[in-house]
Amino acid sequence: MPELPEVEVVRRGLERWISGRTIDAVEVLHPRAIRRHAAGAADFAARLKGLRIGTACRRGKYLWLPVTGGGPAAQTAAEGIPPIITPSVTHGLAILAHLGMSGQLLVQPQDAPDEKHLRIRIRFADDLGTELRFVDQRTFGGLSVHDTVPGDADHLPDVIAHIARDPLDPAFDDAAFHTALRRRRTTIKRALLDQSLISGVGNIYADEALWRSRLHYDRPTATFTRPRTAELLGHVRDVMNAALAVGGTSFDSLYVNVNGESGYFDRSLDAYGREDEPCRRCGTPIRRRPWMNRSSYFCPRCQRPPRPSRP
DNA sequence: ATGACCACCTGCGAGC
DNA sequence: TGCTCGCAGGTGGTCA
Repeated sequence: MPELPEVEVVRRGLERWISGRTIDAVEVLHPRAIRRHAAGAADFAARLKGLRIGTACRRGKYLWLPVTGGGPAAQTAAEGIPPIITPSVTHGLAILAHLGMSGQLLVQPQDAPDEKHLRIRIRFADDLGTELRFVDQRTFGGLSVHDTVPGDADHLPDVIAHIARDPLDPAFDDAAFHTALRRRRTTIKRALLDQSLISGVGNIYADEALWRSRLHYDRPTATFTRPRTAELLGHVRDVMNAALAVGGTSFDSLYVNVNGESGYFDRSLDAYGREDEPCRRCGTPIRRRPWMNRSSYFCPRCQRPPRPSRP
């Protein structure tokens, strides 16, 4: 589930159904799903046993669950595997999750049949009768355990420290974003998809925000004025908030919340996936263009291509 | 150092 | 029916 609104829907589900619970057992059914966990599947499972899940957090498309505990009980559970991290009051551990293109985090009854692409199962030491499942058809996503950035209030995992804040983060710095955008020698859609500049924006919401802003995806970032950047950021936020309000975008059952339910924002898309359908502003057929091994959807009338700049 | 590409996977629908 | 092709919400390593 890819972009920020869909990931936020999942975060809220985790917060409601998983936070506060203590892990009892972890089962890794596909090694690729924990490939970002350097110490491997056995370590991943052993390390998590006995830990208590804290508040679910998100930055851009990354999710994480800070974990606490890991005292004597966890040491025993690890059966002699030396801890990577020395317990400390200034930093801790978190379970990091990325859904990639097709990942799902589902809260399922323990007796529900395994999904075809079930990759990781996490059982809890309580009698609520549900477990957390990571299901991922294409295995681009995965879970891993990391040390958190010392002193960070949100317990940010160290390996995603390079990910920029997302536009729904109150601490996102609009002025700094504009400056960074101007510095880049690239085009606007590439910049929107660069998670080290602004996180959480993917192919759908980039196209939607550009359509709302009447900007062509190939416009050089160097041409952006402060007001233009501000307007674009406003549209990015508006479209993401609108999507969030209806549970995110899903074209099929691949993009669901922790209870397996789809969002409705696909009905409100103005550009993405609307090739040959009339632009909702001017009626001109929306076009699709191959772009970076993917697609860009835009209105050829509302979103005029930039004049080719002289070399 | 920065920017551009493509490999990493599985499945589905269209066309032949 | 069944093959091949193109395409899918993302990221990171590698190349220039």
